[in-house]
Amino acid sequence: MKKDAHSSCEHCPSKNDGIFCNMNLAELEDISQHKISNKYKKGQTLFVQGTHPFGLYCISTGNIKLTRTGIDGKESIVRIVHAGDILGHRSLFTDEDFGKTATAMEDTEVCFIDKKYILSLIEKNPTVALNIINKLSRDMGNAENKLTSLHQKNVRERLAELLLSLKSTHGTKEGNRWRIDLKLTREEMATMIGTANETLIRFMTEFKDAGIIEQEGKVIYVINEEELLNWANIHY
Amino acid sequence: MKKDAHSSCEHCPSKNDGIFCNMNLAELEDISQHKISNKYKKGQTLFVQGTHPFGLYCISTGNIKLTRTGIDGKESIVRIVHAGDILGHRSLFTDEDFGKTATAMEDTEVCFIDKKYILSLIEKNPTVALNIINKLSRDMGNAENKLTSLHQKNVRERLAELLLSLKSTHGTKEGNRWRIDLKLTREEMATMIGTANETLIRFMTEFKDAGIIEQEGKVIYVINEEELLNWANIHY
DNA sequence: TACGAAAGCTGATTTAGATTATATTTTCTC
DNA sequence: GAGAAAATATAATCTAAATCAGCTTTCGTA
Repeated sequence: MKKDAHSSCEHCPSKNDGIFCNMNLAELEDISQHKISNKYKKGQTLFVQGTHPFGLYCISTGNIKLTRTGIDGKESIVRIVHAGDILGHRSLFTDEDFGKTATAMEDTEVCFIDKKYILSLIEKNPTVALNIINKLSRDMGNAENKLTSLHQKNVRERLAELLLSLKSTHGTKEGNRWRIDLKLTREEMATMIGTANETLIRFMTEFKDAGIIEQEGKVIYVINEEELLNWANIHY
Repeated sequence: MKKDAHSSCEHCPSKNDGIFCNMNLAELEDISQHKISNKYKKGQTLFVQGTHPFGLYCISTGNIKLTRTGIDGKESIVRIVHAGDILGHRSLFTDEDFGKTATAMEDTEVCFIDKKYILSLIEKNPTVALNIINKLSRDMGNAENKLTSLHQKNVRERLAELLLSLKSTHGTKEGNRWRIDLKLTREEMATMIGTANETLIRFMTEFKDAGIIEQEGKVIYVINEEELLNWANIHY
């Protein structure tokens, strides 16, 4: 983890995506003064489930996976976050320990903002508070969607949903197909929809055979989005 | 639904539980001026999934269930809320439609606060914003706990968890047992942990036979909390 | 208080998906 | 670039829980 305290929020690649998106230059400069920019290598952890938070993480570049470990040690990927996302806000405001572990999926750049400063910022600047509320609300909506899926859908439907969701959050349009380049293992994908990796592989193969997706190494391409939408919705 | 605009927040039974818990008398009086108090009979809906919100609901008394309907019309209870809880905040701040339907489980009293006013209140009063962030954060934590349970636990474990969670949110200590008086049907309980009602009944019977719970009509008593914790596979 | 409907219960059967086993391919490391 | 380790793939078996079916009890209301 390399530190670099001097880069300015003004030039942050995620400046327009996150909770500070509607700040002016002076305000951004003030935040710059109170943050530390860190670089993490692939596989490094930002924080570990069960430890105590002392500030807010703000992602500049790169993907980070949030995992939760069950009692038996089983790890599930809860969410994959990227530029503009914030981390640790939940634990920060409830004063609870981290509920998840954050691990860099590739080389990433993440800023850290001290708890005291972020709280004072909210007092001064209600827009930041509203942005955080907004972000939490959207996260909450996503979490409840996932819950409903797990309650009411089977594995094939959930896989279709997962592919569609990864497509829209981390996909790039490439000709007439969508490229999802997250270097996820099958094991990891399986934990995202709560199934066994053998089962996931089976349905991935099914989708490949049906010409709905393609893959080259770990890169997944969505070919037939329409068909995927059908699969995600169809019930017996 | 009966309207009663004149009751004051100062005397609200949930005054100390909700997002307005640390307001002074003058501030409470100001809120009172901007809210409408409604009474709902058992079974009445406060709002319906898919419609658009135009304010915040704040519960004074009574239990309200939040349900989500899947594509096939299957209804799942997502959460049961009560005095001090707020409703509609998520949709309010993201400007999305309601993601859930809210139905009174008994006669309830709920205040409604206009969107414009609540936003102005946040601008003036950062504490309210922090309280909302806090509440959303805790809800988010609960949602992610449920997700992990669905991923990693079987029905028996999830039922034990449900009973423990209902105990702590809606239970009252009665001698050496806990009384859960929510008048939930087996069908409804089943949707809360994502299982079929026959399966839920089977495990309820198992718990009753093991002397872990008792029931009188729809009222459930938790007799052996320790044993339930074991079954749930949680060890705090 | 009666009667129809909804909810609760139990057993038998079926099935989606977990588990186990084994083989192959890819990726890492020295 | 060889060998080990990890990831992928496929088939066979097993099992937790869904579904189906039939019955009893409770509840709502007329």
